[in-house]
Amino acid sequence: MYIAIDPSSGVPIYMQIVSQIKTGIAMGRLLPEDPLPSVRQLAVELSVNPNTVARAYLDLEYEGVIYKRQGAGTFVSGQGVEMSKNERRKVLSELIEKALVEGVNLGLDEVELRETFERVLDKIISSRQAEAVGK
Amino acid sequence: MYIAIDPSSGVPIYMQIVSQIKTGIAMGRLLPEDPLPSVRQLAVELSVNPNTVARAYLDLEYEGVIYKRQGAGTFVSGQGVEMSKNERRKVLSELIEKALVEGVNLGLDEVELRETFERVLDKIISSRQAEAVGK
DNA sequence: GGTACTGTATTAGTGGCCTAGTACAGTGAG
DNA sequence: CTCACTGTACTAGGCCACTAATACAGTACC
Repeated sequence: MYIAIDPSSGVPIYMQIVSQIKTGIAMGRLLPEDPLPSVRQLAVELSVNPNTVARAYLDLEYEGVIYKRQGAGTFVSGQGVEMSKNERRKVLSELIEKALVEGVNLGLDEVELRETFERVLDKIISSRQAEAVGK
Repeated sequence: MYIAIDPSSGVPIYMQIVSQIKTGIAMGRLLPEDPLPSVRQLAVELSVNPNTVARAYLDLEYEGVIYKRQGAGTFVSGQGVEMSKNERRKVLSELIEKALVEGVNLGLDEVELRETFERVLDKIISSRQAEAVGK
């Protein structure tokens, strides 16, 4: 699990860590029960304070996608996220609406919106399948 | 064009204004050449400093969705956005990927992702059509 | 039990985002 | 030309997000 940080991007470091780990999980590169690098180890790799990594892990734990065990380490949780189906759909809806509103304002039409969606979805699905058979 | 601000939401006021105007345009509630409320007028309505509204309008102008004329006012621009098709698709792809990564981490499956997408897309499309015939 | 690893807590400082006050400048109608 | 409206520039301050230093606490394994 390689993580690349761009300190000059304006996006907070801990958020970059969060989103890359989330992407790794969604793509199937990180599977349930896989260990994440320790707070210190990743901190050294990224030349960052351990607390910054801990902050990222805290967010991820709060969202239920990882769990921690003192002394042992941090791991990807299998199907965490304690939310009702409706809540999940609402969260997803809002993110998709944000994307589509942006797309429409960019002048893209219905066909292009659909195409883009399918392309991204396929990328995720096929990545997950590839990782699943690889292990 | 009613705009509702929640000062305690944590989201900066100017961003709330930006996203609501973007949504209004995408939904077809605001059509090209429609005037936006003046900086001062909207500032009074929202009990906010005129500069805060101006900050929002600055962002929107930078993105090309509105244009301003000194002394005259601010208007919705018809199909602004000077970007190549590829750039637009890239912006959209990143937003959709973000949404889908979130969806997958929430434990939603491919069918649910598709359903949610279609529902949101239909909402936008039908809203635009309704507004178009209404005017 | 000690050693070396995990994550955690506390504190603090810097930077910059966000908002506001206030004064300036352009435009259009009468 | 003047008035009343537009948006703009400049300044400044408060608040908090973000990161870091450093010390503490739990776990595993020899």
